[in-house]
Amino acid sequence: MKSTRRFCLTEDGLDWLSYYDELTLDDLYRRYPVSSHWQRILLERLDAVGTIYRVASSVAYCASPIQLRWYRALPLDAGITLHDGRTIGVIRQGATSDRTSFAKRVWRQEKTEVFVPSLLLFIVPDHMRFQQTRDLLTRLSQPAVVALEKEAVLSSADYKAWHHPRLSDPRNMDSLISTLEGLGRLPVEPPLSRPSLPKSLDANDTGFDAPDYLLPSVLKPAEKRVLDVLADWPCITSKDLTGLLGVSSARTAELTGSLISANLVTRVKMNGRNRLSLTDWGLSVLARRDRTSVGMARKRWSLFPRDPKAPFMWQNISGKRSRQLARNMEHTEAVHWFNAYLAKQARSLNYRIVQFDPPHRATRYFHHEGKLRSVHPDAFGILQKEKSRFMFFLEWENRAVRPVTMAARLAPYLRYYSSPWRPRDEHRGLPIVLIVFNDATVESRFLGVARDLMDQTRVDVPLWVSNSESVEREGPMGEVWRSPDTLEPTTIFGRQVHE
DNA sequence: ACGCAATACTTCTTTATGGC
DNA sequence: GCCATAAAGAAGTATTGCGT
Repeated sequence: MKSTRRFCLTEDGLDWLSYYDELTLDDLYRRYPVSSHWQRILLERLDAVGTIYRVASSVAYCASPIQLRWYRALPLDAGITLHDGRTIGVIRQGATSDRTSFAKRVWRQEKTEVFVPSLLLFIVPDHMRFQQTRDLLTRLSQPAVVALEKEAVLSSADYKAWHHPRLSDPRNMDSLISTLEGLGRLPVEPPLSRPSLPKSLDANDTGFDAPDYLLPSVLKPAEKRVLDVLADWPCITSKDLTGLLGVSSARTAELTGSLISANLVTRVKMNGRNRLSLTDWGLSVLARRDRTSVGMARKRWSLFPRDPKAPFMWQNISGKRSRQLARNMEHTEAVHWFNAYLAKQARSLNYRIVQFDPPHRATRYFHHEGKLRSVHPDAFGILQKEKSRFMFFLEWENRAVRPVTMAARLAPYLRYYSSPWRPRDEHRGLPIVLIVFNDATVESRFLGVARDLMDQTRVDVPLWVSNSESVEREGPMGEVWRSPDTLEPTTIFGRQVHE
């Protein structure tokens, strides 16, 4: 990640343009996205805009000249018209967008039957959503391909970043464009009813006191990374944040310090420790970037008190999901601690952290015997070392003490792993299930229960169990894991290897 | 106008230090 | 132990100047 210098027309530039093209100001509004409103929207979405410019430039490399058009409120983010009239639509899924709202956006695009471009490009933030979107596209009637954002921005025209839902090999932009058929059509948004000249941007506006819509250009890449991590793991301690980021604690303090002074991040005290979370303001900055609902983000994650006069405690947190996290603070904290520890240890052993998903993204839905079922792990993660990949669900268990509760905990996983293709298909590989107990004796008892259940149901769950004491001593990558088959603690790494 | 190398400048990071 | 800040170095990018 790096920050990039970007260019904008000044008022004089626009003036000159209208003079040069012999256009009236009205014509100008109709042809170019020039108004203070448009300008604001593009600046708020600057990170998405940057990605799409890169993709557009790789298109231009194969088929220049091109025309690029941004959309304000349509499902498409942008539309590209090639010199011969063929059309490409671009949709980017942001890191904070959830599955349902994105599926809805895709569905809305499919409904606009008149405006079907020759090709749709989908850009997604991580591997899980890559799989989900790919599945979604097999049901889509329009020709479409999908790429990871990281790979899409590599943008050289011969990098094979684009995956067709039905073809296994990725393709590069060049071959995509050469096989495009039909002109297709891009939608047109109604012009703004009250256009106005964009404001000139003040080149000195580089501090946090700059206007809101300039924040995406003021924030440094490292600061944005902190915002993204905090969006995933609210109420995290500065120490665990340091572990997840993989930087020194001094660096974390510096980054969070500046974000706090910008009022994007707040420090709250819960369970006797200082914790960091996004403010309502920080939530809305990310929501605007990703074109998701600001109101929804606040309803879920806001820390704003329901009753401003009452003291700060979990009952008084207005965001529903934040409230749940705060209510089970000890559990939440344990999961943060495990992930931070794992991240740290993985890095020291030269593993790359591909992704760590918080509970709301670790959830998997599936059909089992005609019913919609789900597993709700506390985290999902992918680590990688060279070509070998390692995937896991994490369950932190401090309550399941009785055999009945233990069986109830395991039941969803027995269902999930009962059809052999399901997890494989969803992850392109088989994730394992890690369960950590607070108490070593409970751990041993659980292994017995699990063995019996797996024998009864004849379902083989790739289960590895440990206890918090051992993990604390040796670390998550140490020899601390036991399965119903191997009672001697072992390390799980190097075991779950996949292409 | 283009390509290349040198230089200037950013950004990120770590270590050290001191206050609470 | 936690947090803030300073200093200083590493890595990378942008800009300039030069030759063709």
